[in-house]
Amino acid sequence: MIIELNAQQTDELRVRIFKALADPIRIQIIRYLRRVNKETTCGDVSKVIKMSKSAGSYHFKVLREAGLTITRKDSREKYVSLNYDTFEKYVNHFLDSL
Amino acid sequence: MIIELNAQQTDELRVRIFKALADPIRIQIIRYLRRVNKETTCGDVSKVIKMSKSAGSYHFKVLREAGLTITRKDSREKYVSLNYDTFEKYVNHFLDSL
DNA sequence: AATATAGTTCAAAAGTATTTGAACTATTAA
DNA sequence: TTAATAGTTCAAATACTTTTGAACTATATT
Repeated sequence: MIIELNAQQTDELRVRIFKALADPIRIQIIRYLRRVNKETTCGDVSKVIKMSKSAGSYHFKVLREAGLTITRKDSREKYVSLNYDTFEKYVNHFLDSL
Repeated sequence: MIIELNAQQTDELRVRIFKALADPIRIQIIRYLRRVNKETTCGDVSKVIKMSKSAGSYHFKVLREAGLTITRKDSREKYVSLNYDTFEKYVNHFLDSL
């Protein structure tokens, strides 16, 4: 089921996406996820990008809630990957879609 | 003279750009500048998008300092326009350029 | 010269985002 | 059943962003 957003909801989503991108740690996370180009656990990312467990959890939540990542839980671990559709629609085509 | 940015400076610029985009008023300003598609005074924009003089000044500064707009002063007025190069390089091609 | 207009700057206030460590849940391994 | 591991949640502390109004600079008009 696809939810159609009205103009204001779309702007709110744009703000949420750009806020998520506006942080150096989250840019590093995105860079890492893009380079490995496969599902990765939160723990794996935290090994490469130094941050506390709870800070990591917070940053992954910000990315997920902006729709920039997709998360799949498998037993104890959570696998994270980039949601390229969101980047394509809201980042790559930001100006065009305004 | 073109200043080459190192990797960290580039990430700092990315953060500055996304912070500038992560605000509903600045998204409205960008939308307006894109629609009129010509130089516009700060005052003209403030007539369309309701905000105080000083808030306007602040938002235009954030956009300018992120390199998203170009500003030209002509006597009392300041003409603002979008800097499409920055959008192209850092927003449209964000993921590719990481 | 006096007044109006366009925009900036400042400091205080209000609002948001981020980090921290400790306590927590859920699952796996010994 | 006890330990360890992966990740979340919470509240407090810290840091940052945005708004406000008043005072300011610079230019234009009367």
